[in-house]
Amino acid sequence: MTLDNTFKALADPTRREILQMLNDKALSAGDIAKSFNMTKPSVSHHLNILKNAELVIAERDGQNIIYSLNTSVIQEVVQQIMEFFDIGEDDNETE
Amino acid sequence: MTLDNTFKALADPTRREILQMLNDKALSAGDIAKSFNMTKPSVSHHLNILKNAELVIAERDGQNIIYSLNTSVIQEVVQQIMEFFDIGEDDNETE
DNA sequence: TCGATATTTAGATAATTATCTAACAGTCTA
DNA sequence: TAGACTGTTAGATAATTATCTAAATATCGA
Repeated sequence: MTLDNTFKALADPTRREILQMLNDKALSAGDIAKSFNMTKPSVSHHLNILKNAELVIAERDGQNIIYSLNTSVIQEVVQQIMEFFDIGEDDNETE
Repeated sequence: MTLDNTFKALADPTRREILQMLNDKALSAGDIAKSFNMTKPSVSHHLNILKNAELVIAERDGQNIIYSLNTSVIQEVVQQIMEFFDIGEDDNETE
């Protein structure tokens, strides 16, 4: 996990919307694709970028591939972003 | 300030490096440009993107233009990033 | 195994972004 | 005001990224 991949992944509005959807609940690639005005391969491309950035996890369930947030890595990402800006180095923001 | 501009600004490694330099101390455009293996206009372009994203503030001082971190907006940005991931609001994701 | 469904991969094209050179604009000092 | 210095703007090109269509892969159920 690198901040470079993370920020590049987060730089696209479609990908951020996907993350928001997954924040609610895990979804199949097809269900995700339905929400967007773009072809399945295009959405698949975005999912792949999110997966490479380790922001999501993909697991096959029969014919479907279920995407979900990689919450532990996301915690780490937020942590690193705070460190990047020299904020909250001691990890105790949720008091 | 929008997360879209913020993430797009943070997506470039040169711009992140500029922010890191400014985290240490405010610097003129020329001093920033010296650190990079690229022309001044290119660095100027990056500075402009950071300025539009409100991550930095530019102030003229004589012949120089001094860039510094916009710390209040950066606090806000980190806050919004945490909200984006649903962390630090009422937060109960770590089970 | 065949056909249907779900998803990805490959390859092409379009859109966006980074970078360059050349020229312009603001500020200082003599 | 001229000349030097600092920085930006304009316009062109190169590199990257998003998107599309067509084809391939994987799984399921009859």
